[in-house]
Amino acid sequence: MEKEPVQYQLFRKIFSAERMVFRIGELSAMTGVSSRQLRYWEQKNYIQAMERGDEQAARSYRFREYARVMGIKYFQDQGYTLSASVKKINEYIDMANFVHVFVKEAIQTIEDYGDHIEIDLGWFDEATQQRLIAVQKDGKVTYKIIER
DNA sequence: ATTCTTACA
DNA sequence: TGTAAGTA
Repeated sequence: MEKEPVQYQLFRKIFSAERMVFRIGELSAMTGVSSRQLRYWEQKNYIQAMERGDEQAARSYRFREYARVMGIKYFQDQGYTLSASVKKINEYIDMANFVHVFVKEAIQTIEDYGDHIEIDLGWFDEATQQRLIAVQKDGKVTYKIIER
């Protein structure tokens, strides 16, 4: 990451999920959930469309809503009721958000050495003399401590 | 062409 | 929930 800051920013600019916005017809086709259901779920506050200036304006949905709708539909297909499905997906989303914050906070730097990748996970000791490094090689992750 | 709200099945 | 109607 540190070695290629420009390319990393470019990557985020191109693949930002926030740039993916769909209208109700698209979201319906993507998820298999009817537009009627989508509007009903919104009325129930189970999902949220982007803010609409005009109440008559067409709804727009962000990527996160696509993920949420897919999740609700998954549990509904599993036999859960709509409200139960929403509770289920909320648990998953809460956990996903927690993991996201955790990983973002835990990872300091990532260095690619070609044959393996080293991830700096920060100070290992209270005296801040040892650094914990995660090493990923051939799909396996091991750890090592570096003195400094 | 697509979406919106309302209303009825 | 699906669908029809009349709009925007």
